[in-house]
Amino acid sequence: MGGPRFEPVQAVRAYERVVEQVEEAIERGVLTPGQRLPSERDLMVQFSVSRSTVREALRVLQARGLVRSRPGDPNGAEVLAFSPATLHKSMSTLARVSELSLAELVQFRMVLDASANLLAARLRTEEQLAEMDAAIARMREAVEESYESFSAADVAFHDAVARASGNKLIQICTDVVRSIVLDLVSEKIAGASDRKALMLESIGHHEEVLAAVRAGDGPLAARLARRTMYDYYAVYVPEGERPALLALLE
Amino acid sequence: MGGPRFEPVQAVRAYERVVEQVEEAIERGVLTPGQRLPSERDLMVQFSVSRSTVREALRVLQARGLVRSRPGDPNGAEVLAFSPATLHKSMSTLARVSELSLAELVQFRMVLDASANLLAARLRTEEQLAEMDAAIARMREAVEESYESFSAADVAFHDAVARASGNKLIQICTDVVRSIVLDLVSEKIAGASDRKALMLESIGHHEEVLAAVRAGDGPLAARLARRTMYDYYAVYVPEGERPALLALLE
DNA sequence: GCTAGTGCACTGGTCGGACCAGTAGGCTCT
DNA sequence: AGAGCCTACTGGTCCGACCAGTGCACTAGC
Repeated sequence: MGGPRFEPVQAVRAYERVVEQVEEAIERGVLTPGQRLPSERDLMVQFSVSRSTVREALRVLQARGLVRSRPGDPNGAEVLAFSPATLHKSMSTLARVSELSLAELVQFRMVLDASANLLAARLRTEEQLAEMDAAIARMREAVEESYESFSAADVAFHDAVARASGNKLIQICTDVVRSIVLDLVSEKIAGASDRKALMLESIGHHEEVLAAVRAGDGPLAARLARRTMYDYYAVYVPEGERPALLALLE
Repeated sequence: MGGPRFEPVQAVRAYERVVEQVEEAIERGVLTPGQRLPSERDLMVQFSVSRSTVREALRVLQARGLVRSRPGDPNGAEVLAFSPATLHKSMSTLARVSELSLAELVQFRMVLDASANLLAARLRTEEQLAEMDAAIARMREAVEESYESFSAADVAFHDAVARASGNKLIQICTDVVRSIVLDLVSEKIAGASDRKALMLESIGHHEEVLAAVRAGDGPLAARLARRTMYDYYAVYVPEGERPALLALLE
């Protein structure tokens, strides 16, 4: 016992130290989105490593969505504003390799969307209500056009609600999970025969939700939002897993 | 109008194609966790690219948490089971770079934890209830020990609830956001003077939540969980942002 | 015979140099 | 003054080399 306790030193690879430094600079605001990194040949001098090492570091930073490099660009790599793209990426691989079921994803959407509506009912501005109105109007037009435009309008509605919730994390996660769910059910939807009826029913549900949001009745809006989502996606969920979704509908 | 519509071809870099192929093999189950990739020198023959290109591809795959390579390993890189580590990484940079406030993070936790409790109230097994009991018992012991062990027991409780919810996505996101929140408030908590009172109060709240879960009263458990989280974290949230949290407490 | 120690044949990590295709901006020529 | 070329960069890729580890087979010693 006693004596100095040494921490285990793990060989930190050179490219990782490069990543760390650049990452820290970005997070501390020293490097802001739109700014350019020095060229790879400059970086290899500044860090006194080889260009291979610099490039491996840049690949990691690029995979994390922090920078982007373009061949032939006279400037260096560009510092990017954070986008949920990498979050989306990791969550979709999670969905694929970690065997997330559609039921779990829809359930998650139900939770998030309901919360977004609950918050939006109290915090929404008139402009945001107008956006939701416009989105529903576009949904109605799109019924006669294509499923794609209907879906786009539907997404716009849910996104407006998410933004009105005032919580960026809810907004981003909603967006990410939604696109994963849409990917999963897209082929199934394409084969549905009574699509038009489903769309019309969905529009009615959305109007009820919006009415509750407009009235400021958060709990009602949340309940309706859950119900709307369930009615729309339940058919794609294996019957055995539907009870878990119903559990959210009290 | 008319004529063939060509899609814009964007120069796909060689290392990206390598990433794609390996990624697809992992997602299709051709490569399963624990298996080894061929060595870099083998891969450069198979893909007929240089080792630099192979290495850049491996860096990307490693950044995405799909493989890990160890120097000196006689085998190639190891295929990893997906862990939320990369999800955690991207969400924490999101929290730092994208200026997520503590209020938003806590609000998100309130939403997820409440839903987990709602579901757990219906789906929990006896073993899971026992786990929650044990966690609370450890919390009580830890009051006299240290904040760290108290926090660890607290995490164990919430994790047991999240697992009992039956939704892996809720579990993972709860875990990720929780650790980010704990990081943010850790230094503030360290300076709190009346920590013991807070801990005791928190234990009482947890017991109420657990009672509701045991009784199968989901809505009550959810409400209590939100309240518990609010009471515990509100002091760290700037006063101006607390109303947004209160909006969840109906 | 079996164990302990030693090489050896790999591995990944890093380096340096080289070439290519692309870009942007300055330059020249008209 | 404008249109076109030219050049000096950029990133992408390749090659060859060396180093420090690791695991395994082999060997020397018991």
